[in-house]
Amino acid sequence: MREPTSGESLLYLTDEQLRQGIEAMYFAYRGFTADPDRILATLAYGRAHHRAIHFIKRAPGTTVTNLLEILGVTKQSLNRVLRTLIADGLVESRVSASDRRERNLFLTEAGESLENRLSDAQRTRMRAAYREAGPESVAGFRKVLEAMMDGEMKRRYSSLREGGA
Amino acid sequence: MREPTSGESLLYLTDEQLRQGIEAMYFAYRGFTADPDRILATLAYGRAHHRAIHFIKRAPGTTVTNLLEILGVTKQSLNRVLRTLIADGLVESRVSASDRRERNLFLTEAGESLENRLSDAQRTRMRAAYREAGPESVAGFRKVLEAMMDGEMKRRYSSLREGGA
DNA sequence: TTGGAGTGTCAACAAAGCTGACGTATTATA
DNA sequence: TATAATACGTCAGCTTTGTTGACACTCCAA
Repeated sequence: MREPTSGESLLYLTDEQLRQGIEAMYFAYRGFTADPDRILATLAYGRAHHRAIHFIKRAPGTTVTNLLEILGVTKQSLNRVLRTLIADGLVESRVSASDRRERNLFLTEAGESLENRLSDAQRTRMRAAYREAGPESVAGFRKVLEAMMDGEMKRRYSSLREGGA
Repeated sequence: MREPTSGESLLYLTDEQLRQGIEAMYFAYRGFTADPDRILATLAYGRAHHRAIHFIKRAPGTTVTNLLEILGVTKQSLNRVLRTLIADGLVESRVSASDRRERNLFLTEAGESLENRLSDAQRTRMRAAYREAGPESVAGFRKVLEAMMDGEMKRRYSSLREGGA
């Protein structure tokens, strides 16, 4: 039915195989968020709070604008989340020393503690998945994920790893 | 710094590596949904419509209850989406012959056509990612994704492949 | 004929995204 | 120094997609 042409001969990709990849991505992402979601639900927080906490942990002292760019949401949307996190004492917003218009964001001790609970849950699942899939699968997993990102996302993803290391 | 113990010697999994996997999953999922989202936005539809269309395509004649289970949302939530799709002539709801309480859902020609546009976009990205990552990465990608699913999700995922083949 | 399953609908609400507009510091620039 | 631009916060209002709860209808089976 399909004859591999010379250019694509390395990979037979039927529509059905691609469709399975799409569905795997969908169901896996639900698993990926399930554990933190359960924790967040008990605290009246949502995924938006988790994302903010995650990236503040990742890049302590980040500015609001920077976080906005990473998350790709509007200022108003992020602000609503940030406001509750600051009010609840999980995030601290300090006026920047170099430019007093900017705010540097940090996790408080309570914020670190929640971040730990959330990322522990997520890491545990990720670790289990890696174990189950085997070491030779992990590199492939990461490669495909990186290739699936938009150019802009890939830039943000990479910049976190350079700046955050 | 780390000494592999006998039990985990196959895989060195630092928290940092796991964290990178988590972020890769987050950014990749955004890429994964970006193309259909753009198409849907021009039609005043959202991801919920896409998911319904996708799984009706996948299992034509599926009942509402079955779809509910796959998607994991409430009846009311799905019904709202289904109602607009039926009103817009993309989905057809036929009373089941065997049990007249049930409705069997099908895509109309227009529905098939939109499904094609959406899954074409998604498959194109998936295919490109597979190519870029290389054939040896694809199997690993799929293995990790499957291992990341919840038990229930994995069941649904598998049942689609048995029933849908 | 009666109970329960499958389905659909109404109402009300919440989370989290969006746009637009405006205010206020603060910094940069002409 | 006056003006423009930047960073941030907030108000108001809208959308999508999820949630509960209540209720009605059809139809199958006991």
